[in-house]
Amino acid sequence: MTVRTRFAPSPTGYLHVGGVRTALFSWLFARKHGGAFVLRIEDTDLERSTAESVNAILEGMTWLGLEYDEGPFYQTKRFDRYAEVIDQLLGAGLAYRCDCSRERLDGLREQAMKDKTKPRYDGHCRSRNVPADEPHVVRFRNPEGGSVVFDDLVQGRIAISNDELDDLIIRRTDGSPTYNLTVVVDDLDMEITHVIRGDDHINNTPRQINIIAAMGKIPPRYAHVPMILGDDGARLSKRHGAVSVVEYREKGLLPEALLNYLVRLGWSHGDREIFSLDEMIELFDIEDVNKASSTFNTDKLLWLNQHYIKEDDPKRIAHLLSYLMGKLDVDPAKGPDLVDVVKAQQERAKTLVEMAEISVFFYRDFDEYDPQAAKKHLRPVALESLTRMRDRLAGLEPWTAEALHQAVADVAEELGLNMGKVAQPLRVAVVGRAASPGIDITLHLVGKQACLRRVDRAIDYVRQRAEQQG
RNA sequence: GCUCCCUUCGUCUAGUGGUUAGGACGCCGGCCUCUCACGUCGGUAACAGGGGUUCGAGCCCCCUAGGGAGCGCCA
Repeated sequence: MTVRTRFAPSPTGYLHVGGVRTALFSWLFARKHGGAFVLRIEDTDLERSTAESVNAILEGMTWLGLEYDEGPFYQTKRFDRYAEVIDQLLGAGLAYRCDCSRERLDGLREQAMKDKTKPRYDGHCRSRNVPADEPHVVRFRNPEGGSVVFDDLVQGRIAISNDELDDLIIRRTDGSPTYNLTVVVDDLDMEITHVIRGDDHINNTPRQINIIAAMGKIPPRYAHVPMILGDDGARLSKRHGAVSVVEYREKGLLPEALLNYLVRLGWSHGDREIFSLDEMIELFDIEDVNKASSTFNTDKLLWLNQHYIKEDDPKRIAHLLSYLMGKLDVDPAKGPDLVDVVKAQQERAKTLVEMAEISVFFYRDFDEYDPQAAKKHLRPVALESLTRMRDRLAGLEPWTAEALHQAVADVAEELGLNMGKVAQPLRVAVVGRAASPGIDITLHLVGKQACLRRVDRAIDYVRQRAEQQG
């Protein structure tokens, strides 16, 4: 039997990291076993499903490279099929019509809570034969007595007594099918062999298994993976604050970093931290996933992102970076080759956005000095070295990193200073801040004209400051 | 309230009866160094609590506490 897994999000919000990890696990499991990965959009909640959410999901999956072999299938396009199954169940007496009012149901719930028991439907309409031409819902006739047992690939054996389950609604008054019915029908029809989903579905599973049994079918294997908690400890789920994957892209995260981070949440392979997609496919196993939920930690994600930025091909980084530079009103075509800039900054940024921000000065004169940097380095004592550097740079030919390094070293020696005493004022003059790549590379990439212009500006600044101080 | 699930450094985790409880992120310190960063070396820090079982428990059992989920004409 070939493995078939699926990811079945409901388009009622954006795609968050919890969903992505579930998708990743499903995808990895399918890939590992040479099976198929199916994408299914569970949009039966007409009120809350939106086209934007569908787009966000598809976009997120594409960005991450989690390619699906089949789909996306939309449940709203399968209503006929669900109706067919419900009618069959109805015909076989495995489901029944119910016209209990919401008020009655609410009363039942209230009373149950008051009695300190679990709220359950009382089966009022089980044998009432509610006529089909009057408003009604359809309920599944859950087996009485006994219990449902299943061996979860992550959680182990789980057993729930049928007495805990009630007759759930499978068709609403408006005729639309409900979640527990559609999931079951789809997983069966799409021949899903392994259902990998969040552990918030554990409690639904026995109901679904009962429906499957009523349909005379064999249930798939289940793997309920724990949820992810947010940085603040609050849980990440569709119903609570969670960060969209699209936001991570906009923050300059690399998909491989996010995926690597996510796969290590609840899963590990010895002491290993770095996994390429191929390595994940080779080493991942759903049975190695932990049962406990884990907390999302942005610092570690950022560390991984920096790792991948460092390791990646500068050309690819440059390609991604150019878009971000554009958002900062910089045209990377006018100035140093962006690939060279990337090579210079590759070890200095945790995100692509950060890299863009610290690279703007290569293309455009900065507005103001960083106050701290100016205060510390653009002082009267620096005047001598700045003017000497200015003269030196003006006559420098060719404008290479090697020659620039030599020029700085020469000035330092002439003045009997160490490199830092010369390089730092110069750096602040050219960069506007006290941090940048090596001074030689920095000067080289900024270019002769801009360097001279900025050094002149710094000399003026220091003179003015000296005058003000009297 | 009821049912189900979970519990090793702050965080992610290794660990499957005998370990100085290991690694990673973060944090702190050293080195490298023109700054920042990278790299590198070292340090900080954990078995939720209580009972058992056993010659011996992080590992097995029970209880308590804490956390999560479900209990919808949501998915």
